[in-house]
Amino acid sequence: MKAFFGTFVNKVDAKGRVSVPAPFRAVIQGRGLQSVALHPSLFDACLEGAGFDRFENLESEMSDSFSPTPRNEIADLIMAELRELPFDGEGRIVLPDEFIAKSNLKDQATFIGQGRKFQIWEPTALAALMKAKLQRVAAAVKNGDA
Amino acid sequence: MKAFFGTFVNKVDAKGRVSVPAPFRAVIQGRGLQSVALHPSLFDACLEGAGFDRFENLESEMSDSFSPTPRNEIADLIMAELRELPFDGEGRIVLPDEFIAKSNLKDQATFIGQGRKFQIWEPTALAALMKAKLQRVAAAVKNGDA
DNA sequence: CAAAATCCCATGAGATACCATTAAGGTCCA
DNA sequence: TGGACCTTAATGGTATCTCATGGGATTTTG
Repeated sequence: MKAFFGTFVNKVDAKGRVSVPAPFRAVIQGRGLQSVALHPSLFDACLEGAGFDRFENLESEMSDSFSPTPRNEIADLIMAELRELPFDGEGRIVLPDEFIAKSNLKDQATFIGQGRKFQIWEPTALAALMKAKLQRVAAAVKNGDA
Repeated sequence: MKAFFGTFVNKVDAKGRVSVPAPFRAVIQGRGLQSVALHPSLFDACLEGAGFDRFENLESEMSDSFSPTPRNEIADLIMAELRELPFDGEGRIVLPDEFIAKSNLKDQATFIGQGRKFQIWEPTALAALMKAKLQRVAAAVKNGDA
């Protein structure tokens, strides 16, 4: 199955619209889907997306019984914030205001492929994260840990 | 089958009317239904709803859930308080006074999707719950439990 | 008949669809 | 090899429609 990979920076306009990078769109539309399933990351200041099919098994993970027994709280949290965002005629999606706020997006958004999913970051925030990640790797190599 | 997901805040007017979020309505009407089946949660200060079909074989729905009390007693309690609330021409339902009281609703209601069902909360109460849930998940991840 | 429940219509804001323009890359051909 | 041309992607703006909401009219019911 085709995967999400590569990094792309696109504009976020005043209406909250962003073009989904064409290669990512191809992955999703290649599965016959016309929308992106998106939710704020539980742990980072970014958004996570994929085709909706990626989230369909979430339903079975849900604390869906009639009892108060907690099941999968991660599934609960994701399901609560999950949104299905359809492509417009030009391959854009409209980001909900809360999503823009949670990920600190301004007028640009960086899409970064991660295999089965992708993330959307405020460009400078992602740059800082990548830099730190690279330094950790470099240090590990220097110490012979890798 | 389409699921309930996402979070939406709508107004409760003086007559006790609330608009059911359009995506939730679509799920229910997509099954050919024209009403919401709703009941107060047995365990939380909120209401739980779905299409009426979810409650038609209540006992079998609970078959895979552990609960401290016999299944049929839970079913009895839910059935006793279950109401079928039809959509008006604009997609609203009228919340019974007891339901509003039990869930502490004021002039706003938060709908939160949970897969096969959804819940209706007083906004600040739900916010507190979600915050606690996120903290538990974050702690679990930090400890490597997940 | 009075109170409450239901239906109906109006409206503004927000969401969606539609069209127009620019930018970038690639191809074909002389 | 240097363009002329074509295609796709991204972007900007405008028109249109849907949703959520409020208020009133009308019907039902006790």
